[in-house]
Amino acid sequence: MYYYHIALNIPIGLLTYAYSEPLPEGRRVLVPFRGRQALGVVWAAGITPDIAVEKILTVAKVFDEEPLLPESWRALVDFAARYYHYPVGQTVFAALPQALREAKAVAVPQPEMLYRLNHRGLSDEPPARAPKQRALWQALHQACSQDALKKVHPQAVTLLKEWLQRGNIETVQAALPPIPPPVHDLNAEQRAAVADIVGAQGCFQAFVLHGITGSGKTEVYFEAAAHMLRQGKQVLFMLPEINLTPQLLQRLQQRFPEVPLAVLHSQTAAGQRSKDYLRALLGQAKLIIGTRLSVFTPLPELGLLIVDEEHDGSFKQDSELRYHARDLAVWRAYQADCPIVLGSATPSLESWHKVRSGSYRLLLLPNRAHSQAQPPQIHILDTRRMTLEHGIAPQLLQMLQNNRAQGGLSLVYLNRRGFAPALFCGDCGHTFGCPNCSAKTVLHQRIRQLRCHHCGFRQPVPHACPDCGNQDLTAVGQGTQRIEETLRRLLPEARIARVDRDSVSGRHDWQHLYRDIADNRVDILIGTQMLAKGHDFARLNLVIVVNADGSLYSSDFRAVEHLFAELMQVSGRAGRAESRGQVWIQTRLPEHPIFAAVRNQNYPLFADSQLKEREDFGLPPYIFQAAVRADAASAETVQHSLQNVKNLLAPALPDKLHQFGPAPMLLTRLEGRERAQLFLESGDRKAVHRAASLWLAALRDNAPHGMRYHVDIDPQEM
DNA sequence: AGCACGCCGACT
DNA sequence: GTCGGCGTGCTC
Repeated sequence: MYYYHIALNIPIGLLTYAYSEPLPEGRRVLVPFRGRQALGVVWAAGITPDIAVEKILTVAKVFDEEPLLPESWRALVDFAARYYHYPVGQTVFAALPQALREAKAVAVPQPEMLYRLNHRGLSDEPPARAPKQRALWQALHQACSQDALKKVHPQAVTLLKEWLQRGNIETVQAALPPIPPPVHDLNAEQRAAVADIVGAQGCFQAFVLHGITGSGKTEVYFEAAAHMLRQGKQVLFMLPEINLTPQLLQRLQQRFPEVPLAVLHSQTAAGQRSKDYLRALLGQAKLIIGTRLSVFTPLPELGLLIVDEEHDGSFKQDSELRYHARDLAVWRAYQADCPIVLGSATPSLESWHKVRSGSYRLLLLPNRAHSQAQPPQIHILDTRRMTLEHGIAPQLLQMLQNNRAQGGLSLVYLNRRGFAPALFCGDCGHTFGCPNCSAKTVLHQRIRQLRCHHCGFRQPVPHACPDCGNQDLTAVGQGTQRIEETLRRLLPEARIARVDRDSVSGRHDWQHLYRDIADNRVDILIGTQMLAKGHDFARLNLVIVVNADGSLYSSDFRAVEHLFAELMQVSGRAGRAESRGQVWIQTRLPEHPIFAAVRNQNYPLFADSQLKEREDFGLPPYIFQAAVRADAASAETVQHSLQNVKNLLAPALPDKLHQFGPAPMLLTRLEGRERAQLFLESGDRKAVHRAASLWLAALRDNAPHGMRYHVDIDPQEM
C-alpha cells in the first residue's frame, strides 16, 4: 500500500489516504470523505502515515487521463497558503476553476490543428462561380487554424469537413505562431523599456513601468510579450477587472492574431474558463490575460508576467483566500526565473519603495506617445469662499457651457453614486441609517429609494421624519444623480449621460454609450470611478472633479495615495484630444500638499514625500502588517473575545511585534454583524507571520461560537 | 467548512 | 412521550 496526503476543500489540513498503486503528486482523485466522495488533489506521495493505519481509507478513483497539476503550480499554492495563513486544501480549491473542483473527469483540450491543402487539394480548385470557396482554397495553401479560416469564409468548418473527407486537406500540429511587427513604430523610451525587459529574459527581474496616461505602456507590454511569444514562451497579462474591456481584447487580437489566447476572469463562462485553464496548463495557450484570479493559472512555459495598473486595489482579494495577485505574480516571476513588469501611472508605494531601494528596476515613459498630445493642464479651485450652484462653481458651469458650444466633450467626476449621500430632517436632525450597517443610506431620487451601498438594504423614501413627523426632509451632499439633475436644469441644451453602476451595468450599456459618444451625441459625461479607469474618449477635453476632499479626512493612511492615483487617472481622461485638456479640481483644502503634486503631475516627488512620511510614522512599506478581524452579532462579543485572546497570547508573542487594538472597524456594523480588528505590526516580516499563526490557533480554541474571524496579511483597508 | 450527534423546550 | 432547536466535535 502507498500512502498520500490529499488536499480537500476543508479548513483542516491535508488528510491521509491509501492506494495500491503509486500516484503522482498533482493528480486529481476521488476519495471517500464522511460517507461521501469528495474531490482531492494528491499533495504528497510516499508519506509515512501520521494516524492509525486502520483509519486510513482508500482512494476511490484516479483521474489519470488528465494532465497533472504541475510542480510549479503546487509550489505557488503552497506558498500562498503559507503566506496568507489559509488552509492548503482550500487554497488549492481557490486556485482551481470550477470544473476542476468538481468530482468528475474533465475533457482534455486537444492541441489546435492547422489545416493545409495536400497535393490532391492543390489541383482541385473550386470553380470561379464560387469566389468565397476559392478564397478559402487560396488561404489553405498555407497552414491555417480553424479560427483564421472562419474569417475567410463563414462556413469554413463545414467546407473543411467536406474537403477533409474528399482527401484534399492535411492537418499539421501548430508550430510557433507568427507574430507580425508592431503597426506603429515605438518611440525611443518605449524601445528602451522593451529592450530592458527583453534583456532580462531567463532571469528574475521586477520592473516598474512608470508612464503617464497616454505614454504608451500598452505598446511596451505588447512588444515585450511579442518577443517572449516568439521564443515559444507563455505570457501572463493581468489587469484590474474594470480594465479588461472588449476594446483591449480587440487590440490584443489585432496585435497577436495567431497566438492562442486564454481569457481568465470571473465573467468568463465556467466551461470556457476551465478549458482555457487547461490549455494554459498544457502549454497550448500562449498568451493568458485575466484579472487577479488568473495569477493561479498553471504556466509550464512562463516567460513574462505583466501587471497593468499594478496599484489597483482590485488585485487584492478581500474574502476567503486574501491574496494580492500582484505580490503572487512577483513570486511567480522569481520562481520561473523570468521578468515581470508592473505598470502604472501611479505605482503603489510598495512597488516604488522597492524601486528606491534598488530591488526593482524603473522604466520611465515620461512623454505621451503621440508627440502632439500634451498632458492636461490641472487647476485646483478653492471653493471655500464661493457660492456653489448645487455643488459646482459658477465659473466651471460656464466652462461646461462653453465647451459644449465648441463641440467638446466634458466629464464631471465624482465618486458617489445616487442622488445625495444623505437625507436629513431639518427640524430634529434625524438622519436615515442602514439597519444592518453603521452607514447612512443614500438617496436615489428617481426610484424614490434610500439604499445602503454596503449591503443590499433598500427602502422607499419616507414622507416624514420618523422622529418628529416633519415632512420637509432635505437632501444633503452631492451624488451623480443630483449633479445630473442640476446640470440638466442649468444647461438644458447639453446632452448629458450619467455613467455609474446604477446606469451602466452590462456590456450592452457600454456599447451604447461608446456609440453615442463616437457619434457626437453626448456633451457631458457624469461619472464615478467606473469612468476613470481604462476608458478613452478621444474628444474629452474638460474634466471637472466635483469634490476631491472626502478621503483626506479619512483615518486610512493610504487615503492620500489612493486619492492621488484617482485624480491622476481621471485627469488622464482629458487631453487625448487635439486641444490641450483642462482639468479643474474643486477643493476646500487647497493647501494640502497632494494638490501641488497633482497640479504638477509629478508622481516621483509625491511618492518620495509619501514614503518619507510612511518611514517617519513607521507605516507600510517600512513595516509589515497583518489584521486580525472578527465579527459577531454583538459588539461586546467581538471586542471581549479579541481582548481575551490578546491577553492569553501576550506572553507568547515575538518581542519585535506591536499590536494595535482591538478596536471597532471604520464601518463597525456590516450586514448586521459587528466588526472589530486588531493590527499586528513589525519591521520583521517573520514576526508578523508568527504572530498571525499564534492568533489563528488561539482563536480556533477560544472564539465563541457565532464569531467569525480571519487574518489578513498585508491588509489594504483599515 | 459541513454534517452528524447530543441534550433541553413546545407539541400531537 | 417525541420533534426539533442549534451547541460541539470530527473529518484520513
